[in-house]
Amino acid sequence: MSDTGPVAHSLLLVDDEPRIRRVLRLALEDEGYQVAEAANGYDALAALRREPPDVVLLDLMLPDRDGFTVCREIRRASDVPVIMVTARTDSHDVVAGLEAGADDYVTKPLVAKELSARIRALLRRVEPAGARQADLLEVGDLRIDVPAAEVTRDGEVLPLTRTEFKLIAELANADGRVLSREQLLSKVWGYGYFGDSRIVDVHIRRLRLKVERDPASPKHLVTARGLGYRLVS
Amino acid sequence: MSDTGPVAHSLLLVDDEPRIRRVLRLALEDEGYQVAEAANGYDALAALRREPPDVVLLDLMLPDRDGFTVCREIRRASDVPVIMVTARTDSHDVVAGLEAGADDYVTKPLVAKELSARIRALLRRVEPAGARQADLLEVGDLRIDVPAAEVTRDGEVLPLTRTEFKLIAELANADGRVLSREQLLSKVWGYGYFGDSRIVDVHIRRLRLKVERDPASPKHLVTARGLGYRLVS
DNA sequence: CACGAAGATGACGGATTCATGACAGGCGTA
DNA sequence: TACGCCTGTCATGAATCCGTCATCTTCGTG
Repeated sequence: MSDTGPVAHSLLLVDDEPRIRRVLRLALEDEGYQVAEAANGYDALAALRREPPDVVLLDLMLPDRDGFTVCREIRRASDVPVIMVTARTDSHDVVAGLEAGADDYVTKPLVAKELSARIRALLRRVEPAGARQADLLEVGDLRIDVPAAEVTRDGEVLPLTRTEFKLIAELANADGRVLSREQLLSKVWGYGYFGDSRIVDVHIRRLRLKVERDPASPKHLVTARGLGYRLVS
Repeated sequence: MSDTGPVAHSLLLVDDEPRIRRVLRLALEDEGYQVAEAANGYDALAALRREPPDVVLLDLMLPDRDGFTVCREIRRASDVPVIMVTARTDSHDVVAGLEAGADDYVTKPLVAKELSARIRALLRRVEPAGARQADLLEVGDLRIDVPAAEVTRDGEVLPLTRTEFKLIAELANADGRVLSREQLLSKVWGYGYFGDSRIVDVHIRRLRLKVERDPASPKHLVTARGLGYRLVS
């Protein structure tokens, strides 16, 4: 996804009024953002899954679902920063929006400079966490080179597929913590994957065959029964 | 949030007007926060060093320095979340405040519920990063690594099951206090559990077999007859 | 000391949970 | 188009985990 990611941050703009989308898009592109659009909650969730943005700008009044619901649905599988953008100034709505999982709540009519500043403030806070993804992870005798999408053991390159690589990279990035199947699904397979969570098992198996010296008794890719998997040095 | 959770979140309230401080303090304490106060920028920085809060609420108009400057000075030494709280509604000030390093900017007159919601939203975003390391409990010769779901004794991993792990983690988290069977049932097995509370006994037994050097005379998992169990160092 | 209550212990069967191998569709490439 | 590789799904079997019960032991009290 963000392999050779562009320098510009990407936004997903969710609003049903084309006119407002157009105004906002122009203003935000002026501020140097790369803007994608969605006209309703359904499209928003689809777009989120297809191409995760750095920030979501979410209008409260959408044709299909209301923004609170959409926000909660986003939160069910993703930590992406969300800013509610709406005409409803009632304090009660602000609280409801933030409780639904939004990071910020701004009211129309809005000043582009202010919105941009709030986006920057949010990114500043989130970025270190997202950027914690190191370029080179070392786990035991494994070296995981994220930019090169390559795993080596004893200088020998292991022929991992793309999914396998993402999986082991996420586990390595978790730094020994247990990741549940659901967490792995959302991180590796992306937001909104509704298939059987047993895929994780299967790919763990395939990884073990390539990564473990004795796949029958894994030393690195350890299963935490009832919880998930973790990567051990 | 768990009731037995750590301590309440602490706020540092920076405002020169005692009347406003008083109103805010009461409202925020009502929301369950622990509130410290500072009347000017100098005191604020001192308080920050002395006892770092979880969030700083910073008024823009201060007697010694203006809030923008104070905010920048805070940022030079700390990543603590800052919310600007001020009467100045001008969009230009909002941008300046956020550019100075603030995470959010709310204007007076303010609604306590909304401020509280914004604080929660900010904490939600910041917390995971800061709390990442505090999840290691040590009890005697036992090390309980919560994120890794692992208990070690003398560097040796004890093969606990999920339920056993949750159980000992809860007991360790209670810090030596006795937990009743009912408390343990609700914490480990979840609230709507209606089975026999004797499961606790059985799992304590299984834990002792794995954790105690002499399971017949437990040194760590001690029973408090008629009350429950507790974990002793 | 005797008694009752509370806890400890050992065993068992059902229910989860995971590992494994096989298979078919999809996608890109030769 | 044919081929190979990757991927998601499924069925099966094994491991083991968990809740319950019956019985034994220990503790506190009168």
